[in-house]
Amino acid sequence: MRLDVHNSDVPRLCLSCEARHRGVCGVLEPSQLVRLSRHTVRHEAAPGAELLAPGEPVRRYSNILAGVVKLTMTLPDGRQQIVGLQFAPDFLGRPFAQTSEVRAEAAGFVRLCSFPRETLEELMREAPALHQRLHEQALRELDDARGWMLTLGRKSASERVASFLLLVARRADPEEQGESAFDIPLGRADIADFLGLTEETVSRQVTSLRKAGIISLETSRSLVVADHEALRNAAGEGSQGAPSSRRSGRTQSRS
Amino acid sequence: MRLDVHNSDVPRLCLSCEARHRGVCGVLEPSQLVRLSRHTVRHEAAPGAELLAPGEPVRRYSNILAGVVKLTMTLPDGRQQIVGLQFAPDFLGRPFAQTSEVRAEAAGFVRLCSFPRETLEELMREAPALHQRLHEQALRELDDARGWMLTLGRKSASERVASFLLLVARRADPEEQGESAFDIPLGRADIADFLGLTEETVSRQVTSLRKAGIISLETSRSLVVADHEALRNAAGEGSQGAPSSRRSGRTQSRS
DNA sequence: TTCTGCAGTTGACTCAGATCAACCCGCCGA
DNA sequence: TCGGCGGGTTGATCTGAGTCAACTGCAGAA
Repeated sequence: MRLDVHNSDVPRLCLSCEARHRGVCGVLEPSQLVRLSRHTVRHEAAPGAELLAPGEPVRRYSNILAGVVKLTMTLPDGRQQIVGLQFAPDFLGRPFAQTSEVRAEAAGFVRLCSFPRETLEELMREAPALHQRLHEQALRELDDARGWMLTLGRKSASERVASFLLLVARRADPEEQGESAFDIPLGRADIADFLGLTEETVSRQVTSLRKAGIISLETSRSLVVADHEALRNAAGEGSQGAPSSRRSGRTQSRS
Repeated sequence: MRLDVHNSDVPRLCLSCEARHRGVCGVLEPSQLVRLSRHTVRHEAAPGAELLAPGEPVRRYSNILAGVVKLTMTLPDGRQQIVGLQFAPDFLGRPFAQTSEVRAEAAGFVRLCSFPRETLEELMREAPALHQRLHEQALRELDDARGWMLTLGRKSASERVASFLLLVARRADPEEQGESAFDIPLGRADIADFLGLTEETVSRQVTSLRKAGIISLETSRSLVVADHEALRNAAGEGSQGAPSSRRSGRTQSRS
């Protein structure tokens, strides 16, 4: 997989990492930026590298510059669930906590810009805009997590897979108009860990979406959405009542 | 269900709502408290009352003084999932968003203290301590939501039910030592909506935990944990490897 | 070029949990 | 006192997705 830094021609917002949007640097005053930059380290991580260990003290926060990071939780007996995905300009870390409850792992190659815990907390105290930006990201992640709770608790296997593909497509093309090929940032096993399914089931559902003409695949990692409307319906988010059979979650009318 | 305000003999922190701990009032200066109180309204909600509608503009924020609030999400075809539960001194609302993605509904009788959006946002700008408290609650809710993603994605029905009962027991008795009866704040149907199961399955699993001697029930709403250790194991959080059969989430070793 | 290994796919079979249906029981109102 | 109702339990049956296993195809090493 190739590393690609998005919009590298954008004005540099952070002296050492060029982070923008949701990254922490974009909202700082020039003088604060300089201070932050002094403690900043850029580095890369290979696929599978552990960026944050569960239970370990959190020493550094990071901006993700390129690549995708998986957040996972694991049961004592080894069953694993991906509880979040973080993309390009996201902030990585857990403010106000001594340790992280989740494990963060690079999916594919990842480029990071990281700085010591103390520096960021100091800046957070001084710069309300930074504090607010991090608060907003936390709330956005909370909304996402709750959306996935709905998916995990109530959707069928094919709806889950469609929902995931929709996530990938929307991230690359929020308008949902384009027909270009999107790169799927996870392998089948990781998709399964994200959706609470098995690798085999994911594979079967992808195949059936392909046979239904809703998507097509150039390679197993590259997705082309042929029919956005149909994909949205397949994800259980369509406007018309879905044909799902499962009862789950009372459909009955309410007082 | 009886309304009980916890610790009503605690020093009043908010002139009109006595909120404490995680509530918004506890961290304000006296002068700010007075200002907030001027716009504050106390009210009660009956079981099933809608406190926050999905898609509707958010006009008021609230402190929960007593009772339990369900946060739910619903698919277009009616399948429903509870994506969060909020208890006594929690804050209810979604800062920085025009509309809420979730529906908030009273489970049982709820007592609230609420104030206009503008007032709170104004105070948040002035009082970093308040801002930080809300940020911390958001992060705590995020951790909770991710924990439930693991439960929904990877645990079996009996583990889910045990996990839920553990949640109830821990909330009333964080030490996990007592043997008193805990009030289960939800009916079977709501528990099912929380755990991504059906009412019947919840009922069966409760019965089987009872037959195994791990819990006992005085009424269907009152729980006595007979063996905390066993309950933790049944929830899949035990120290020894659980006897679960389901493969899901690669148990295989990793590089 | 062949060998090896990994990622993904496909098939046959099984089983946990959904579905459908009957039933129990405490409560409230007539 | 009765009847209806809502919440909860139990039983019989069905099915979607997990399990186990074989197989494909590609990519890198020998």
